[in-house]
Amino acid sequence: MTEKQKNILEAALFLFAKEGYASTSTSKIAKLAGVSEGLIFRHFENKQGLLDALMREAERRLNELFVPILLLEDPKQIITDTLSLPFQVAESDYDFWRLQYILKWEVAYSNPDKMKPILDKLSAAFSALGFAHPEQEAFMLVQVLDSTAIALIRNEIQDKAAYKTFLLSKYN
Amino acid sequence: MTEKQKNILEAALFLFAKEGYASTSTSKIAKLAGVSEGLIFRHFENKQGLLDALMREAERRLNELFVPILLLEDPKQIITDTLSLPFQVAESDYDFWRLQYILKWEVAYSNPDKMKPILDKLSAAFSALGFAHPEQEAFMLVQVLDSTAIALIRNEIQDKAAYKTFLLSKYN
Amino acid sequence: MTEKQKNILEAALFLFAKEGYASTSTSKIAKLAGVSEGLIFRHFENKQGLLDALMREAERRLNELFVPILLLEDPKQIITDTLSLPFQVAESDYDFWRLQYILKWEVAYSNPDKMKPILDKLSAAFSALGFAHPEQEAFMLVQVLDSTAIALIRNEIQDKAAYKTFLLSKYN
Amino acid sequence: MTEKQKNILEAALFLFAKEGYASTSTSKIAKLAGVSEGLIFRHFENKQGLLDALMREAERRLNELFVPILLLEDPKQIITDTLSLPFQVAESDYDFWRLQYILKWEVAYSNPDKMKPILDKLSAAFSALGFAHPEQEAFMLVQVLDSTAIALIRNEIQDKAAYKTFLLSKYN
DNA sequence: TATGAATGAGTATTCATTCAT
DNA sequence: GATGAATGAATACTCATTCAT
Repeated sequence: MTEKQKNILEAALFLFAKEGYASTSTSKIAKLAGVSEGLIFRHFENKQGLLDALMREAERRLNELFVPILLLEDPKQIITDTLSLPFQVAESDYDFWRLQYILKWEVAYSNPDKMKPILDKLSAAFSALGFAHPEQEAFMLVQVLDSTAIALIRNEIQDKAAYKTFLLSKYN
Repeated sequence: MTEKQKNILEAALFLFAKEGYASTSTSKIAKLAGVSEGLIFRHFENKQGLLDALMREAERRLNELFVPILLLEDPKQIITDTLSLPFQVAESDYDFWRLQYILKWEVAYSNPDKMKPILDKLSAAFSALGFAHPEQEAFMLVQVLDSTAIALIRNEIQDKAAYKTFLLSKYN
Repeated sequence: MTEKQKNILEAALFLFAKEGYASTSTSKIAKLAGVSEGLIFRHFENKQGLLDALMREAERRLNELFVPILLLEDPKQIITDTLSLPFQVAESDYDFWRLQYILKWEVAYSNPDKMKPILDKLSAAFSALGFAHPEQEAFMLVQVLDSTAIALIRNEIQDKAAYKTFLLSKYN
Repeated sequence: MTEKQKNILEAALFLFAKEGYASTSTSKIAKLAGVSEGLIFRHFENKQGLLDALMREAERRLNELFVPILLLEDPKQIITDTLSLPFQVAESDYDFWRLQYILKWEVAYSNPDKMKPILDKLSAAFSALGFAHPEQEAFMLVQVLDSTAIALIRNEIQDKAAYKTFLLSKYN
């Protein structure tokens, strides 16, 4: 991956995350990346190809976040670590995750079973803890997880630490 | 409001909700509505004006949903009625609400204080019930409300009734 | 001629004179005249029809200016009266004359023999005064006449009286 | 400057000069130039940008005509050379100069002080020759200059040589 | 690898005009 | 006589993509 390829991806991420995929033109990306427009197509074939590259990276990062949890055994630990996830994301990565949520609504890319492994793990955990409806508990927790991540990314939570403590205490 | 005006609004709602605002061209709207493209601009001035008309209607409907809750006095009732809201929405209105969530990500239109009144009402309710962190409880409930609505709209919940029961039982 | 017809003509004159024929839309005219756009077409058939009406009026007014000169007999008088013409035009009529010059360049309407009668009259006058090249003298005087009118209309002459005196003295 | 860029400028000049700026569509220009419409915008950014390019060239050419006169010292020479200017313009350049006069009436582009240097030079010349009203003489001569140029461009003068001789003899 | 010229289809919007009422 | 709804063609401009160099 050359320097210019990286520049293109970075510019694309920034613009897609800020204005959405459809509203970002390849010419804007080229300008911001400081390369000719043609180069984008040589390296990524398509505007869609650019997005694909970004999404492969996203899947990689998502796994990176999930794997440690999938290896845990203590049910309580599983739950608290999951809930803590959104608070671990660096602010410098917000653009990156923002893009994932944008794409949930820009159709083509909605991928519901990205969360499947963590959902199963949580179900098992709730089950082990004797909850009556472990699947629904797991589903709801993932919902909370998601909406917390969104709120963080959009800076809708002032006191992050306090809200984290609150969330964790709720699940005890 | 003529028949054709209604057709335009309907077509716009359908397409904006399905493909997003930016990705929907006025020509597609005109074709679907069965009118000339020019008519859109004569009636709504702008593509944005079309969206505005849709959003005014949305605000009206949102109020319609909220007002009964804002009039309640029993704290428990406030909470359960709020949680029940997403389940009251008719499937025929899904497009309509879907658009609201789409626009949260199409930048120009994010309007964070639409939820302010209900948030305050919930805070007061949790406070009355003796909760330690009423604001955070209210915030989280609204998050659950939102993500439940989204899951419903996207048909990610199979057994709606069961999940509703589950949610309500959680908040008792 | 109804009130509304007059309003339309007035608005059209004002806008054509200010922004040109091509750049003035019938909708702008209708708005300024305070009538529906359809009415313009009922009364004048065409955008072109509107212009035609204005041009018929212009020809009438031009004749009104020329006739007294065409009736003169004293050669010197003919010349000085001709040269004085532009200074007789009321400032409130500038829009009107401005339009004539605009249309000289907006093609379709260039009409070189509008000036024919006055040109002939001047030729005869210069001839009577013993000038060597009466036709060329006449042509040049009409040129001066025209460019003076233009300069007046465009407010490029500060001291009108002084310039008039100067011009008349030149031709003695 | 590529071949196609030149074609575009040529086509634009021809059409602007013939039908005016507002009445000439970019699609007509593209068709005449034998290029895609988009190319116009890639090279000149705007329709206005296209005109600007043409006007920069015009200013260059105007200077080229004026500079030799501004360097003269003999007052009589200054006057006769100025009067001769319109007769020096090649017929192949008529479109070019025609455009300048068209734009005097297409509002946005009227630029009164293009003539300032030559006006000053003429004033000085008339002053040196002992004329009573040198500024007014200069102004009038520029008017004659302008209207002669216009008449030439519009082919309203049959015998150009004769009219030139006539004009020069008038100013002796 | 990288550029910059070039394109064809598309975009929001405007326009002159028609027509039912 | 007058309106306002409606249209089809045009307008300036943008876009993703191709290609020769």
